[in-house]
Amino acid sequence: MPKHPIRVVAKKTGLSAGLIRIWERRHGAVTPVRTETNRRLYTDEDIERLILLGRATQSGESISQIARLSKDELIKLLSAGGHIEPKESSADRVDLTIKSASEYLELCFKAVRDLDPGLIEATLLKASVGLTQRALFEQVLGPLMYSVGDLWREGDLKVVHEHLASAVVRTFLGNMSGGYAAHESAPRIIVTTPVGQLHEFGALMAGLTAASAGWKTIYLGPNIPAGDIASAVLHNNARVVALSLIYPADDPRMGNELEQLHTILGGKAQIIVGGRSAEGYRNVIDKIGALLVKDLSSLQFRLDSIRSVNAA
Amino acid sequence: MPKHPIRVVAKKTGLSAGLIRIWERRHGAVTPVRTETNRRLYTDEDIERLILLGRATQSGESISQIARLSKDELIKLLSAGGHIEPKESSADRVDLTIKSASEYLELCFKAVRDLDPGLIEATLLKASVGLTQRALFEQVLGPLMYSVGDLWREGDLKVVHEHLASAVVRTFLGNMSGGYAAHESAPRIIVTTPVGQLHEFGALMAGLTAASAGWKTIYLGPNIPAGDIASAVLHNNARVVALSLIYPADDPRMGNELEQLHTILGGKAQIIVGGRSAEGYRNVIDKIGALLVKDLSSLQFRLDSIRSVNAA
DNA sequence: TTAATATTTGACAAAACTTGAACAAATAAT
DNA sequence: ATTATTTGTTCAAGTTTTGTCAAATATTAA
Repeated sequence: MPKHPIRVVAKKTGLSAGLIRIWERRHGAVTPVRTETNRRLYTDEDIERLILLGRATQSGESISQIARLSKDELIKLLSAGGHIEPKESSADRVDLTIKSASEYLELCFKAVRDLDPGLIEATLLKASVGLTQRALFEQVLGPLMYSVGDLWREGDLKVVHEHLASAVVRTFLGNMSGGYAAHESAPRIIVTTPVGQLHEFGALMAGLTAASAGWKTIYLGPNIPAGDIASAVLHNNARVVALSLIYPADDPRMGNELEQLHTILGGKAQIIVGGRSAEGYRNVIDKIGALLVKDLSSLQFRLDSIRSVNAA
Repeated sequence: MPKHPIRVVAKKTGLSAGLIRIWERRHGAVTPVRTETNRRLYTDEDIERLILLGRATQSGESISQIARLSKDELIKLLSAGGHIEPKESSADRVDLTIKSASEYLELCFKAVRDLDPGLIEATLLKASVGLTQRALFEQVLGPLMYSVGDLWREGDLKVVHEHLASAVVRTFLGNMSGGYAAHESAPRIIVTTPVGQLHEFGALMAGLTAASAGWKTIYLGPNIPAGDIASAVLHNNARVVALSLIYPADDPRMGNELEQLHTILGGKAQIIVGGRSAEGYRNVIDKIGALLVKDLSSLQFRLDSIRSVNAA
């Protein structure tokens, strides 16, 4: 297995090289092997471990108490208290320092305002090592999309900003699900918006939610005809289709589209509908036996139960 | 099997000849055969290997540690790239052998047909380590987009396929330019399509071209109003705006949009127009002093000359 | 022959790494 | 309030690594 010099470890963990060394000397957090000339060489496990330790210390744990914990114990620790806001870092001049979720959010927001896609992505990449995935979704990506959408509607931001934010989040969603939905056996879900629904914010959020719930997420983008959605579902053996309806709330075509989708699918997949305007189409939704979810946590709940049923 | 002298290898790998020799002498990174007169002759595998080693060192790995790794190990090392997931990655099961550009193209195409975004991305990732960036753009991404677009127009593929292909390429463009346009001093270019132009294939290709020509590329997506384009240009101090016009070829709004863009910019940036339908708007293009390019290589030529002029 | 390209060796300087010590800021203990 | 302890950073001095260069020699092509 290839081993890495300390600069690579620093880059991937977001910790400074000095800190990594001092954690080793003072607490034996990791024990890298050495070359004949005394250089440290780290394994991939060492890096994972340091990332976990970094997150844990950010959420308030003291390094001396956790340095010797096993990987499993660290994961348990993090998933239990994932919501703790990190303490304010006094000196934040280096871009390598790990920041809190709200700081990342602010940086992303500024980058969107400045129309700098590269900066957004770099920020999100850093955030992804500094935060747990749940925190990244719920405290950074979600709020970012909501606030950009709101400001766009109020006229403070322009279409480009909304486009740009979706593009970046979409990119990130793609990256995530790539390295995440590991199992080939994972249940599949198609996420999209029907014809007439041009805004993909909701669909993207649904995609993020599904991915973090362990589904293999196939994101089709906005404004897709029922026939195309259906063929995607059948082609992929997807168990669920998630549709996001944001605006308009009274599109006369929607009834047709949904019924058509239901007909072609013939019960082979569960249709789940959500979004701000979903309520407006309740009649059709009930008629075709689709599920209506009112927010992302009920989506997650539905997905979990569908998954456990089919797994049995 | 064809063998290559060192100057060819240097050109293809982007490494200096001296560096290639020193990697051989100090670490046995490659062991080219010699002619009777002691000249080195490299195989294609040697070249691939050197490209991989170059990328790995670029990302921080130390040459002394990785010089002896096998090709597969190098690829795995590079694929680990951005995120490190605690879970076992499905990349272990992926075929790691390096293929030719046309094989990658075929795999991508099949993945698009099967609506499998994850597979497309995995394939492109492998292609990106197995091929030079130029080959990836010109022999895989470009042809993929063109053929998907054509088949869509002929009715063999559906909208989803086109959406999916653009989404993946867009994602990939984002990734590329992130790790690519390193220089803060690099000239900036805005790439987009005006209102009414819904297809982003051309714009994506233009973005890829600009990125590989060393420009910091800011991609806004399709269907953007002139006012928004202009504010993006001014906000970013961009030197060039590239617009792609594919379909329709006779939108009556286009005249207004282009003139408006020209007026707001006031000569602060060069407007370049391209795409299948650009010719149809020649009148306006000439009127506002924009450049019309007929293909991607002329775009590249224009960008090169603009860059060298402003650099002086 | 002349100019361009390669090869080998040794040398060199910049960048990176290691260790030890000192320091300031924040926390905990008295 | 004062005193320890913890924690992360910074500095200095001494190695090691790494890419580049120059010099001397050899080969190739025009």
